[in-house]
Amino acid sequence: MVGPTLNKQTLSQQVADMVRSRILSGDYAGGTQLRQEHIAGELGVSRIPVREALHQLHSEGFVTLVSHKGAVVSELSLDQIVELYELRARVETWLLSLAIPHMTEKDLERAQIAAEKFGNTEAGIYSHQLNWEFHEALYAPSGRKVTIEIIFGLHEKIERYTKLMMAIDSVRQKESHADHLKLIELCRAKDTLRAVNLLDMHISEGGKQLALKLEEMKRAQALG
Amino acid sequence: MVGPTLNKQTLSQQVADMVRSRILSGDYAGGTQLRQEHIAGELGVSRIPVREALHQLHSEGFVTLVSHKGAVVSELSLDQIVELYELRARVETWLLSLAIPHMTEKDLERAQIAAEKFGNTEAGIYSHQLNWEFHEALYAPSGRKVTIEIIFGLHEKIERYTKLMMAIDSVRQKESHADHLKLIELCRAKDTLRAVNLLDMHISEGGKQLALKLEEMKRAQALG
DNA sequence: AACGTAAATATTGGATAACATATCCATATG
DNA sequence: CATATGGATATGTTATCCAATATTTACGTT
Repeated sequence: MVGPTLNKQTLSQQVADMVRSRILSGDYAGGTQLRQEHIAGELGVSRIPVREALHQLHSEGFVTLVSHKGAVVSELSLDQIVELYELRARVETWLLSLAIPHMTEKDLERAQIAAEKFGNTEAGIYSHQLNWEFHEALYAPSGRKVTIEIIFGLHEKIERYTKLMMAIDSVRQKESHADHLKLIELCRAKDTLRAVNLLDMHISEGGKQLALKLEEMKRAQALG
Repeated sequence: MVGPTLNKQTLSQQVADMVRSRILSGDYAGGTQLRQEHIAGELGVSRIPVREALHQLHSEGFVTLVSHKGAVVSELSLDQIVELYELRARVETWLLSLAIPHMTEKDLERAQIAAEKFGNTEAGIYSHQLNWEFHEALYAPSGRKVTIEIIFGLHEKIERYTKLMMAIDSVRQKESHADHLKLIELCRAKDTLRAVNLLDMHISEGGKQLALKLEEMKRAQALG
């Protein structure tokens, strides 16, 4: 037995969660071959739930499957990352503009709490969980649950790369926090125009910085 | 990550394709229980590729899995369908506005061919394939491959319901075709503003009509 | 006859063993 | 040097078995 079994999830689900979290944390880097038997042995399960988990992760976009070759951790190209950020900016600004008219003080408090927790984490330790909690709190009043779920998927896909950037550039984290606080104020003032503009900048700037950092790393790697 | 995988198809994938197409065609209606052994027997395969296929379809959102109860064909609520149409309108109009400046005559011809094939199908036989080919041709010059792939996913989720509507209301199909032809002309004229407006109407109207029809059917069913 | 409960049955989740098949890689052959 | 050939490795699939859980059936009580 591999630890506390405090859930009713199926093994497949648990294996999928484990592997996904390792991918998101960067523990399994892009390009890593995932061997069924290895994972199965490590977790003390048979190949079957592992296979089902890998299929799951495949359709979530985290691994690519090639028949008789197996699963490899997906890697997003710079272009794809930039594209995802652009899409995020488009859809999330829309969600925010829909949400602001319906925002209550309770919604804003929820966002405030998430923002504070996010800001209080140590430099260099970026919590995607808290960042998402903040953004989700802002969008939830729009009532667009399906759309928010899709956006969550985009956040997850980008997560590893953001984490990478934050580890290098701890200033971004503080800027991000400042943006969050400003956003809450603008939402409270029902200043949709400025709020949307700030959010657009917030996301776009994140994407731009990430692209720069990744290009830098790629060049450094090519030279080294 | 998102793109089509051109593997040699494994059995699991073939089973997934088969079940998915039956769901999309409405052959397996929402709420239908999918029995592993039944499908396996029907296709002459063992349960394992069927199970993997069902997991695959689960993460694509076409079935819901409950442990020890199995797979049930998912059903979208009216609200969810409306939301997906709104999201489509938002993102697709954006894609179109990005695409128009880069459109070549070749792109327009591709759209034209798809539109003609779409218009030439018999009334009542709505081809989602051709409809998608047309829309994809319009968006492709934007170069936003990931986004287009995501939009394709939305089209697929809605597909069964659209099909239902078209079977009832064959007029919609002709209106749709007329919109397509007009869209091509506006794109050729690089009239981004009018093209985007028309596309917005085109998608929104589709969503509105679908919502009406589905509500009608629900009421009829409640009375019957 | 209606109802609640317990046993029987069916179905899924998972493990294991076995075999088929595809890929990779090193080595021998021309 | 190019190639093909064979073994090692890993995946894809089947068959069979068992455990856990749902569903249904049967039964006894009221």
